[in-house]
Amino acid sequence: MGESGQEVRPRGSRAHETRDRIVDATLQLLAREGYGAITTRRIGEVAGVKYQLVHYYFASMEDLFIEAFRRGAEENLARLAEIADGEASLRRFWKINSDAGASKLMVEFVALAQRHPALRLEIAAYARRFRAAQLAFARAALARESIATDQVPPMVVLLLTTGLAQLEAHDRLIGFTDGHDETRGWIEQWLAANTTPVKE
Amino acid sequence: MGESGQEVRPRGSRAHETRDRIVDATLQLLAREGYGAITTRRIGEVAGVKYQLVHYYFASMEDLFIEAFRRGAEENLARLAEIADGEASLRRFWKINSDAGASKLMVEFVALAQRHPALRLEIAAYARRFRAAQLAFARAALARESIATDQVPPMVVLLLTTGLAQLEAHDRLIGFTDGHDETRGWIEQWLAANTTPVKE
DNA sequence: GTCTATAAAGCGATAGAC
DNA sequence: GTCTATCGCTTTATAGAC
Repeated sequence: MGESGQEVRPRGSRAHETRDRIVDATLQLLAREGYGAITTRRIGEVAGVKYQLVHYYFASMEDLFIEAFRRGAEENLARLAEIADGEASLRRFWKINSDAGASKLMVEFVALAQRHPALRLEIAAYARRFRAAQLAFARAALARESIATDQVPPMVVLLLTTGLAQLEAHDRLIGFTDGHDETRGWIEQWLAANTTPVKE
Repeated sequence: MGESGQEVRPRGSRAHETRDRIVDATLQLLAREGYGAITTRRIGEVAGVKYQLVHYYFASMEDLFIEAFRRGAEENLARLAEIADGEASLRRFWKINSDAGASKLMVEFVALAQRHPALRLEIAAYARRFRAAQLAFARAALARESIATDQVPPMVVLLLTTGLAQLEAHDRLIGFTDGHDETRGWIEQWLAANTTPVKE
């Protein structure tokens, strides 16, 4: 999930604007300060509205989390579909997986989900869809680059690179990046040696 | 960090037993329910002592977190040293990295660290030591298995496998394991084909 | 739809008896 | 070292005026 900048208003001119601001604020706060910073007061502060309005628009915090997660998830799926719309390539695949902001947000939502079962189901359903979509893209990329998928299956490429992106995001949270540059450099080099150039 | 079972008492027979129970309870609670469940009252409940004793033994929650983290970290480093004491092998390396409990605990401590700067420094210092120790072990294993390290550097092997272990732990938190078996199966197969057998 | 006011509960932390 | 009691604060959530 990205930083969730500007997005389309579902319907009408500026209906539910406050509601959107609250959802935006939730995603921003989660991305910037982590789930420990999530309170109605902080959300209201960031959104620029009274915190009681959070309760007016959402019956509970869990409802708010689910709606915020859905927005982030939809943005991610849309971005993946957009990137996958062009020609499949390992380089593009690597680029998708390197979205640090999305990794961070997912970690925070999973932490929140430990205390909100309904959110957990929502996340699991999304994770399954997203992984399947990424897998399809990885498979297409490997095929196009003529890399034998019985030697390195697409799923293995997917989980190893996704894990690496997640690890880097996690390390960075504590200001620790030992080995990141060396590993990314090796991957870039490997891509240069084993793939055919394609515009990114 | 493992499940922190029995550990040595620093000195004396059963001095500071309550203190130890509090630290144990903190690690258990963190591993089982995540950092959102950490309160002095819940800790006291799990430890079987009045929650006010947490304040008697620890000036602040941050102090408690740091002590709990140190215990977990020391256990991890000791376990790594123990495993590394034998002959280096990629299979052993993979085994070390597959400790799901440790991955989970680290995620929780990093989340806590976002609100406790002193804890963050503690974690960063440990992470650096642990990664260096793992890297040395990975390097020795690759050398012993006669795998060219200029083709696949030890650091790359380290971060990819650590990332995978972390990803699996993260997925499991939301009850989602798509691709885990396939990926672990491929790694096992790769190890069988590219390494010489050694007792684990 | 947004405001003020407040309820009900939980939190970390402290004081003082024993 | 452990207990009871409590302070002061923050939290989610609700009630009712406008």
